[in-house]
This record gives sequence, C-alpha cells and structure tokens, in this order.
Amino acid sequence: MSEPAAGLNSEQLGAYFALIEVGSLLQYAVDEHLRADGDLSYVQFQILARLVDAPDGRLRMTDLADGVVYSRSGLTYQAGLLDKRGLITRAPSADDERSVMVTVTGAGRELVARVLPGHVERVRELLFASMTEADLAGLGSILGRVRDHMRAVPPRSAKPRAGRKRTG
Amino acid sequence: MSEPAAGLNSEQLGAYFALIEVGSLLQYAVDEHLRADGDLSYVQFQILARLVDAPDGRLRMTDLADGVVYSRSGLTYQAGLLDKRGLITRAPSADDERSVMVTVTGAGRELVARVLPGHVERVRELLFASMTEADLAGLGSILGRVRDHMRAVPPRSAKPRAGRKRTG
DNA sequence: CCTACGTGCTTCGAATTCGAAGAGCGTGGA
DNA sequence: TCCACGCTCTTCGAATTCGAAGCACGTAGG
Repeated sequence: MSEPAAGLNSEQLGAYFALIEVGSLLQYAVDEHLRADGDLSYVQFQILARLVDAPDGRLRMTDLADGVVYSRSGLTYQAGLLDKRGLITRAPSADDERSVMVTVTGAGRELVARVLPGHVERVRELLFASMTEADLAGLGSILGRVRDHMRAVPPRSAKPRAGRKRTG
Repeated sequence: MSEPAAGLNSEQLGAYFALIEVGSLLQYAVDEHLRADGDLSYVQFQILARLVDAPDGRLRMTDLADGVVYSRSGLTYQAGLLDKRGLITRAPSADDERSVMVTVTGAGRELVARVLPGHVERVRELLFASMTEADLAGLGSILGRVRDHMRAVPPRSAKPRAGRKRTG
C-alpha cells in the first residue's frame, strides 16, 4: 500500500508485512522439511518437541494447546495421528478424570532426535544466516515483548459474537 | 555457542519461537477480525489489497501468487469466491491468452476501504502497542533483510524430491 | 506448417483445519 | 444428597488447503 493507510505509516506497514511474510515462509519451509525427513507436520513436531521438553515427557492436552497456536479440535486430531503411529500415548489423568495426559514414547523421542538437526539447520539457513549478533539480540527482545503483550490481550475468549454489532 | 552440536543456542531458539508465535497469533487475530467485519479471510483481504494497490487495479494470477504466500490452486479457489461475490473480475489477458487478469471492482474497493481502518487498528493494538520507535526501526530493518534472503533462497523449486528419480 | 517443450491456470482427490455441539467429570451451594 | 454450572476433551460437518495431473496457449527449431 503506497498510501498511508488509515493509521499505519509506511514503516509500520513494511514491518507488518515483513513479519507476516517471514513467519509464513519460515513455517512453510520448515514444515516441508519435516514432512520429507520424518513424515511430520509442523504441528506434530511442535507437539512432540514440547513433550520431550516437559518433565517426565508428559503434558495435559490443555497445556499443549496453550503452548501451540492451535485449536482444541485440531490438537485432538493430530494427537490421534501421533497416537496411531506410536509416537505418543494418551491416558486419562489420575488427578482429573476429565483431563488427558499425553506422554511421548521412546519412538517419539527418537524421531524428534532424528529430525531435529535438519530442522535447526533449516532455521539457521533461512532465518539466522542473514542476521548479525546485534540483530539476534534485538529481534529476540522485541518479539519477546510483543508476544507477551499479545498473550496478555485476550485473543480468543473475549469475543462477543462475531459479526454482531452493538449499535442498537 | 554453548551448544555447538544442536545448532541453535537458547537466544536463537527464543527468537525463532517468538517469531513463529507472534506471526501466527497476529495472523489469527487479524483473520478473525476480517471475517467478522467484512466476511473476508486473510488471504482474500491480501488479494484485494494487492489489487487496490496495483496500477489500474489489476494483476495477473501469477503476480498475485508471488505477492501472497500461497499455492496456485489455493489462489484459484479464493479468486473464485471473490469473483462470485462481485469483488473482482477475471478475464484472459490480451497479451497472453494463457494468463488471467484479475481486476478489483468498485465493490471490492469499497469493501477494502471499509475494513481497512479496523484492520490496521487491530495490527496497531497487537503488534505496535508494545513497541518503541527504535523497536520499529530495528524490526523493520532486520525482517526486511531476512525476507529478502528467504526470497533469494529458492524455497519451492529446488526440491530434488528425496528418493524420486527421473523415470525413463 | 508441425512438433516438442515451457508457461499459466484450473480441476481433482485427499488431508487438515476450525467452530459448534455433545459427553463426562468436578466443584460449590442449597 | 442433589442440582447447576464450569472445565476438558472429542465428534461432527463444512470450509480451506495443498500437490499432482490435466488443459490450453506460446515459442523455438526444423
């Protein structure tokens, strides 16, 4: 957009578009690699990586959903696929019969270990290859703050009925 | 460089995760708003915005696909929806009978003008509210360079398709 | 003119995604 | 105890997405 859109100057617009494009391209490239290397979608890899990182290799579905930007139903679907492949197991929690504890299996850990090197290699080539040390520090600092802010602003809950206006 | 084997140090990992999460959350929030306000998906809005910005309000499908991070077939699908709603028109190019020229209609321009204020408002609230002037300059500079680099690295073409050979 | 190959777009089938609705467990108050 | 409500997860239908294959046009070489 060459004209100053309703409220963002050209510098802001440029940063906004660059962010969206970089995020999408990176996710796409990484997803592609994971599928080719380990037959995993990016979401599946995120699930496994989070589990490997968790104490005892297990988490509740809700905790997984909070970590992954993803809908609950989509998480159920992908967890079902991972379960079928023997990469995770699911069992009702002892504490809360409502909750489902997801645990990564040995095969799951092995698969993550196998695809991880290529994964980070891809990320480094695409994202960090063109960045200096100062860039890295700046980017991490800025995006960390932005992420915290976005998490704080209620993103999914405080929706008073989409498409409905209160202009009586 | 405390972890030479794995490939990414914790600072890099943090920046990488933050980038993915911020990009996803931003896209999700904006998409949600566009659907509620103008019954447009984010991709549809991107298509229309690009057309409004283009000289004479028209572009070839290929040029659109290059601008939007999107598959060709997905673009055809969404262009079909926009065509049905009377927001764009499609016609074979006079130059190349193969190409399809996409033109934004008056209704399309009006719709973009209507949803744009709320769109940029959302972006400002989520993305720029927690950033300083220096942050903005830094982010734009870094991501601009990263984007150029990612575009330069052929992401979709140079795939040797592991295990597949030229038959015959 | 005709053939071979490259380009631009669409169609097709399969997989993935989402929100809404449904089912089961837990907690607090009467 | 019993009921109402909230939380957690799954199922369901519809929409969207992708890559591969197919179709039509354009260009180069004979």
